[in-house]
Amino acid sequence: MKESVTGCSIEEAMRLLGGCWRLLLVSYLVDGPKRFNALRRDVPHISQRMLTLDLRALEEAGLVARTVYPEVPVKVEYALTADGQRLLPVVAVMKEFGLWLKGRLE
Amino acid sequence: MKESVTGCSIEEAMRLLGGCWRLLLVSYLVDGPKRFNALRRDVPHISQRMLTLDLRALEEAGLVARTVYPEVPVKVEYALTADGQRLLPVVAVMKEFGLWLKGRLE
DNA sequence: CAGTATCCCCAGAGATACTG
DNA sequence: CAGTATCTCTGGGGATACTG
Repeated sequence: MKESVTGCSIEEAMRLLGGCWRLLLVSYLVDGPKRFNALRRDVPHISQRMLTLDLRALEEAGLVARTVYPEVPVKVEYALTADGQRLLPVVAVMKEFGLWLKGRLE
Repeated sequence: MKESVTGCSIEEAMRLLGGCWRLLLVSYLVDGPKRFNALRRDVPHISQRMLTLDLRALEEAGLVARTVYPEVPVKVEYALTADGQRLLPVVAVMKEFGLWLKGRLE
């Protein structure tokens, strides 16, 4: 899918959350701010490049805030914004569905 | 993302629902069975190929049932299975989020 | 009507190396 | 530590034409 033409709301949402990583990243931010490398550890199979790009996208959408602490070495924290909290139901529902999916395999 | 290694539930769910179209297709099936070309009309920008592939994937996952009526010309209906009903909360939540996303632009 | 079958292409993503 | 910068490649997906 290239770009929205219909303007359908699900389409919009899926465009932003499409790609497997973004919702996953958000799910790791629900318990509070995390640093870049902490997220890398949480999601070991994401490439550094994708982690950066996905975080930037979420930031641009106003769902995640990026805070730089000018220490040495630099410290950067990512946190859900108030708007980002709106993703919590999405994360919850998706996690529940995923659990069911997995449980069904046995 | 190629394949799941973590087995994280959100990852599983997003692998199945990833790609913008699948949840969208499901959302058009909530009101009852639909025929192939009806879905094409609902989602005008999906290619025929992708529509087929996505429906097959949902079918293989047991979320959508495909029924062929051997009339002439053939009639094929797609419907949510009992398992597929588990997607309803996902669809609902995603639609709500999408609506909020769109509303925020003004 | 409801699909296959092909061909083709490019953007999305991995790997690696470098830097403020 | 938290990123850029490149370079590369592949497979997801579009367009088109054909068929039971």
